[in-house]
Amino acid sequence: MSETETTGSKYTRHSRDDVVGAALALLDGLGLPDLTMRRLAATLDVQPSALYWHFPNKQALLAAVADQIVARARPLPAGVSDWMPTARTEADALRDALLAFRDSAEVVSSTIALGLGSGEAFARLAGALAIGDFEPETARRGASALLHFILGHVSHEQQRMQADSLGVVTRTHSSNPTDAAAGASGREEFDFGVMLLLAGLERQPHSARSLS
Amino acid sequence: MSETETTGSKYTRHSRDDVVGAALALLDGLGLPDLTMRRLAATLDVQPSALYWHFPNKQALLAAVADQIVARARPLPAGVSDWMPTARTEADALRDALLAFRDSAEVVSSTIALGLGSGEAFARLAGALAIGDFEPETARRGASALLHFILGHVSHEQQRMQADSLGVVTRTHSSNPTDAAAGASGREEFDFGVMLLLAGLERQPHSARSLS
DNA sequence: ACCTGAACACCGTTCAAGT
DNA sequence: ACCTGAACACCGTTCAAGT
Repeated sequence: MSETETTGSKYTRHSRDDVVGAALALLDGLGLPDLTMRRLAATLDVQPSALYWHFPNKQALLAAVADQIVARARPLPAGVSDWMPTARTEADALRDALLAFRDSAEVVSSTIALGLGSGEAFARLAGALAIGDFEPETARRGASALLHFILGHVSHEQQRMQADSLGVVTRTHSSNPTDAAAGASGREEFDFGVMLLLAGLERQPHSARSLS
Repeated sequence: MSETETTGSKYTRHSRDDVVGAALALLDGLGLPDLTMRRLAATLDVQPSALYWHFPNKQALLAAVADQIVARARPLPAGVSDWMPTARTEADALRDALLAFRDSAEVVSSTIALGLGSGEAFARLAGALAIGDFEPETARRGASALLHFILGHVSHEQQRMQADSLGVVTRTHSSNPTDAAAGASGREEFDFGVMLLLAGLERQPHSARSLS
């Protein structure tokens, strides 16, 4: 959206942030498979090779895009005290941030898997769990489990959204009529998974129980 | 491994299963990024276009590969009665099946996300939960949460294995010394996540409690 | 500091035609 | 039933050179 243009030069020049912004727009508009370096270059009126001044390769670009997406997650409302509602809120904020951009869960997921960035998502969940006084290892593993569930669930949700918009009729697992009837509003299923993990965590030893 | 060869024809001919087998070997040997239609065709001594007689496109091929991987998961030992150890066993069997092939979690994950197959993984987990008398909807969501965690975790594990084998030094989330020191044998972390979900499920209403 | 121009080494997929 | 041959429309990345 905001194009950097320095005075008196021959071409329109772009900053690293311009490139990330354009990539984000392209991702949301066309989806991950159509986010190619060549197409991105075209929307910036630049040769493909120009992108390699800003990023060493496509993965690094995608990592920056993933960071942007996660960074836009709404911050915690001030004055929290209990770990469980805090963790629930962080999980919701993360899901909403992901749902704001098409195919974002896949981008964030692969970026995290490759260890290239977006540690912020993990840090926010771990921070919430730190409020309950779990063993550090327990908090780490809990945050990791939450993150895997969140990314997996939203990824699934986003793929279904895309499939639906294309009018594809893919019969999912279980010919059971229940799951067809259920509707499963996404949100409810998400909350259920988060709740299972938090309920499981609650049974882990805390050094101090919040009962005041 | 087993090549179909019919008598008296000009070329070596292949069955659909031959193609899937070769794809599986290529995946395990070179990894998902190098599993290309052209390379696969080359290992079968065939033109790339020949593959499109067996499969409509690459995604369909990958779905068949994913089904193979999941189908090789060890079956349940006979005579189970409690849902919780059963679910734990299924989760372990699934993880082991995935760890048997490089990059398999990503293949299965994307196949499931696209709704193209491998409903068997979901079905096995759902079947285990069905032993406890949960609401059908609860069992469905529980199995879904388990599957998301399993695929996310193993996917992460496999990416780290590959990164390690390449000698990449990617500092993961949290500069905390604890997670560097922990070692986190994968297996333990996996069991912990599964345990959290099962402990959460245990607190859900069952119609009958197994206490005999 | 940021980009061009040209090239390299690939991709997935289609389709008429062969055996 | 299974494959060839040839083409189409793309990819990500490198690198010397320009401004």
